[in-house]
Amino acid sequence: MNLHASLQESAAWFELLDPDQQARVVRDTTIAVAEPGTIIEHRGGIGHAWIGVLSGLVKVSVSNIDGKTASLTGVPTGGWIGEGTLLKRETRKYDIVALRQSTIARLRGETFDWLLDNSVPFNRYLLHQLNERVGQFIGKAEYDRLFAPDARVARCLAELFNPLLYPSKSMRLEITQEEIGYLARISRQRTNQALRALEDAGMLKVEYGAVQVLDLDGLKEYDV
DNA sequence: TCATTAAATTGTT
DNA sequence: AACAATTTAATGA
Repeated sequence: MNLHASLQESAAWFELLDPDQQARVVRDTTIAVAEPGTIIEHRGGIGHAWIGVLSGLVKVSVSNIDGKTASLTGVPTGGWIGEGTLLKRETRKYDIVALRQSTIARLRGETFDWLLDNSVPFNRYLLHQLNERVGQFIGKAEYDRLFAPDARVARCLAELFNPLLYPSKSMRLEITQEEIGYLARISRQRTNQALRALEDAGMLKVEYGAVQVLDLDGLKEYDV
C-alpha cells in the first residue's frame, strides 16, 4: 500500500489540497508502525512533526513521576494531533502512546507551516478541528465531575466517533473494554457493566474486542 | 478443513 | 485484584 492512498483514506484534509501540495506532503511524510504501549512522542520533546493515526488507536496522556498516568483523550484512525506544539513552537506537553498496534504518519513541521501559508482550505480544516477539540475538552471537564460511569463511557465513545475529528465510514471500532476504561478513567469491571447498560439501551452493540455504535446522538446525550 | 493449544479478552466475584 | 469462561489466532495433521 502506498502513502498517497493511505493519506487519501485517513486524512480528511489531504483531499483539500491541490496536486502539487499533495505531492509535497507525500514527500515529507514518514510512516512507522508502533507496537502497543509504545510512546510515539514524549512529553518535553520538541514537536518536529504533525502526527497522524493512519490505523490503530492512540491516546494522549500525562504521567507523573510515580508512574501514574492520566489519559486525556483517545485518538482513533483518521485523527491528527500535535498541531498545538507546532503552532506555538513549544515542547510537547503530553505523551502520545499507542494503545494497540498502530500505523503512525509524521508530517514534517516545515511542511505543516508551508501548508498554513499556502492553502486556505487547510487553514479552514484546522480551524474546524481546533474548535471541535475545544468543545470536546470543555465537555470532558464537565462530565468528569458530574456524570455516572455509564454516561462517562457513553461520552467517551461518542468522542471517538466524532465524525469531524475522526472521519470514518465505519461505526465499528476495535477497542477493548480495558482500553475504554483507561480513557473514561474507570475500572475495566465498571466499563463492562456500563457497556452492557448502553447495549440494553440500544445505543451500541458489544462485540469481542470491539464496539459497534448504533445511536451516536444517543450516546452524546446519554444521561442518567 | 478440522482439532488442538496458546493468548487475548470478557464476565464474575 | 483474582479467577473462570469465552473468543480468537496460530499451528500442524
